[in-house]
Amino acid sequence: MIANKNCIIRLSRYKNAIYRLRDLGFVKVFSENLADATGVTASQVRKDFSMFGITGNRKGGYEISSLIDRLGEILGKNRVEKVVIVGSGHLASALMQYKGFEKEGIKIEAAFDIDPEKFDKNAAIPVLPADELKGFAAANNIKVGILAVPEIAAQRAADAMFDAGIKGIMNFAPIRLKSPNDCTINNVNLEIELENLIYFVNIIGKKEI
Amino acid sequence: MIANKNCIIRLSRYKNAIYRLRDLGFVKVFSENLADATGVTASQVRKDFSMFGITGNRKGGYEISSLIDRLGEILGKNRVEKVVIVGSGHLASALMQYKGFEKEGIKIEAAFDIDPEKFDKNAAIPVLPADELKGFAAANNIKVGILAVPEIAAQRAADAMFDAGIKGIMNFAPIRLKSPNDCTINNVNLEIELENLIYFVNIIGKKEI
DNA sequence: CTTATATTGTGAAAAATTTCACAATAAAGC
DNA sequence: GCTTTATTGTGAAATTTTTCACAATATAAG
Repeated sequence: MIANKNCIIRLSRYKNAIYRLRDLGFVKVFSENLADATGVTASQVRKDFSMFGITGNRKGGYEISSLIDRLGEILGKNRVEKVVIVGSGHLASALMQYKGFEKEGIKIEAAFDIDPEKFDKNAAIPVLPADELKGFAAANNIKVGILAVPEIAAQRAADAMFDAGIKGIMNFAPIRLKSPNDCTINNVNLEIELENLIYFVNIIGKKEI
Repeated sequence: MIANKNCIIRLSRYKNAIYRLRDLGFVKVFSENLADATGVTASQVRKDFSMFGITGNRKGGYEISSLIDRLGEILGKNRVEKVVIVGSGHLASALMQYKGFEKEGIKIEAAFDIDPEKFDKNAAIPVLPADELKGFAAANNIKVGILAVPEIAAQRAADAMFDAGIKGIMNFAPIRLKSPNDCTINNVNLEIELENLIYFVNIIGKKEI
């Protein structure tokens, strides 16, 4: 599909908003509602839907249940997606405890570390030796991993992940990873986000980032 | 300044890359180097610099030390920026332990919670009762806060932050906060980022997000 | 059944962002 | 000090993204 990243992110946001509206008992939703809930224009919502052939009902808006199905299909979330975490520091633990992923059908299957002190085969999410990653990923068909190790160890850990057949990394280390051509990297850089926020606060004025 | 969000984020990335180059002993850097390090084009680097009147040396590239100063000025990081965290769950703890912020001159001064079990006035980063936020923010001139509470509590907590004079919120709750006109919200939504990554992995092909 | 009304769906226009391309020029070499 | 070479700085072009505007049409009302 020829949709850009921002469009995909917006689809996720629409989906989240739609869940909330559904929980409030809504059955239909209009492009205007989704616009209000997510902070974009109504045309943007319709255009985004149009890009993926999502159609509503001229006059009747969009039916929530079928919209959720359709968005789930597009975003690939109609089955549980299994992921691993590499690293088991504070951030990794926080992510393991985080309930938000499950709600989206994302299951963290295991964490991997090099520090034997951290190993715990019997935890709800087991913490395993890093050298077991490849076997584990193969056995469980893992394609996506979260990289939460210190900057200094990040590239090596990423290389091990690629070697284990992982095709997508959510990278929390503040460096640009060198990666094979068929792999996708999503960089999450909290310092940069916060620095960015501070910038906009200092130059004053409302802004949504 | 009429620079957009992406431009500011890129400036932060350039700065990070420049720090690394400096640590390797570099004294000068070319737009081409920064392009390689951050994954953009060299023209983009020059254009971004040009927007902020950052000038180099035709032929000699950019001098690293003055570039760092200038970027620091622009990004407002030549003094320590004090921030607070609202919430003290797993994510908040991970952020409190995180060393990356300090490196950028960002100091987390305190966390706030409503659960008395969490209070700890004597910790390195004290955890204080939520109702002390307003006084604390006023006394310490806090303008930026990190919001890391469950979705259900997020809007109320945000309102308390606005009331305390906070003008910028880094929001980890997966909802769109209603906010006053002079406040900036930076939404960090980890589920959406991960879902997004999964999307791109499933449709195959290299992509940097 | 006809009319009025509300909302979608989308091509076209506008705006924003990125890339191109090249003149300007500083440094190095001769 | 003249020439060559490498790199910046930036207007203009190209591309991408967003918004506009309105025809199409489903529903509701009369």
